[in-house]
Amino acid sequence: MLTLTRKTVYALIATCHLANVGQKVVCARDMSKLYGVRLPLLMNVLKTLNQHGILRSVRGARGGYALAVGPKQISLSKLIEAVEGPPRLVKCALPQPDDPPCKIFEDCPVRGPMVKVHRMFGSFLKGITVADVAFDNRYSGRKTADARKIVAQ
Amino acid sequence: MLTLTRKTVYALIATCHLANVGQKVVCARDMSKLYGVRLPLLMNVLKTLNQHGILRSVRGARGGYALAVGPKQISLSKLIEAVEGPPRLVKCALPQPDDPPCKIFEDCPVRGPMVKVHRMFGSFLKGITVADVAFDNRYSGRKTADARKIVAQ
DNA sequence: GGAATATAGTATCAACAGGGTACCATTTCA
DNA sequence: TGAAATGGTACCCTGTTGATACTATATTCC
Repeated sequence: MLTLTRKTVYALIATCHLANVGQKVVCARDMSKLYGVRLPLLMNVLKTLNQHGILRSVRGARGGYALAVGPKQISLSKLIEAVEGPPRLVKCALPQPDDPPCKIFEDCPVRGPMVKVHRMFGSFLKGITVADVAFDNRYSGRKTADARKIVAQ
Repeated sequence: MLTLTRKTVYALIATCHLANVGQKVVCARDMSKLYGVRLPLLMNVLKTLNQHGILRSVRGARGGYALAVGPKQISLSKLIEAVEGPPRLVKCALPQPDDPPCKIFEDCPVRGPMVKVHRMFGSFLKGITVADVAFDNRYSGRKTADARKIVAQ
């Protein structure tokens, strides 16, 4: 559908929250309650982000997650790659071992130009960072404001 | 998966072919043979493009399809919209009557900025035309947008 | 040390979009 | 009238995504 999956949206919500709280460690349960997203699914996403080095985890009681790198270093492209696999506007632009071969690969009349479009799309996604989404000052949501208060106190 | 469907690729192949043959009417069977794509699926795509006014059809023997408008007037966005439905980077950017309501719509901390990203993505898709892909020379030098401007605009 | 908390890893199931096929009606040319 | 070609629709199969469940492991606090 050419749409970001819900997992990617959850990944954005989590990383943006963690960007707002600085280096504080936040557990999955708190973020789940704060934003009304289901805990098990959020946990799956957080695990994945940890595996990809986007978050760092602290195990045990009082544990949780924090950003592993600065929010400006986390592009939308990286987030998508961690959760959904690398973005590919056309599959033939980045063939992967387990997807069935394209039958018209060599003779495809649009592959060349579409690979260029794919690269432009990739640059587009690389140019958007968690910092851009998290610190958009035009956003008027209450939850983020609450989160900032929590940090401030 | 954030990937164009095969139907959209077929739509691109067909429209690019028709762009190259001018106003000549070409039947589905010929394009199917020429590019090695399955006839029934290609026919479904051509029917859809005709319904959306992108192609014009000529029925009966010796019939077929031709572009309804110039290739510069057919953007990638229009093609996708015809075949897959309107591109929506996030569903909440363009809610449709038959998709289930987002439970965190009002409180979503990333909806605002992501809708802006969605709009920029839309502009990106509107900026690429069948002429660009068919004649592969017009867009390759374009600069990629700096995404920070998207959220900051 | 033990209970409580929280992540790590994996496996499984259900829902949905996309891929693909089939059928019949309609139109036009020869 | 027959062949060629599109018009429209309905259907099923498969792969991706969404969602849940379970056990193991690590850490804090009493």
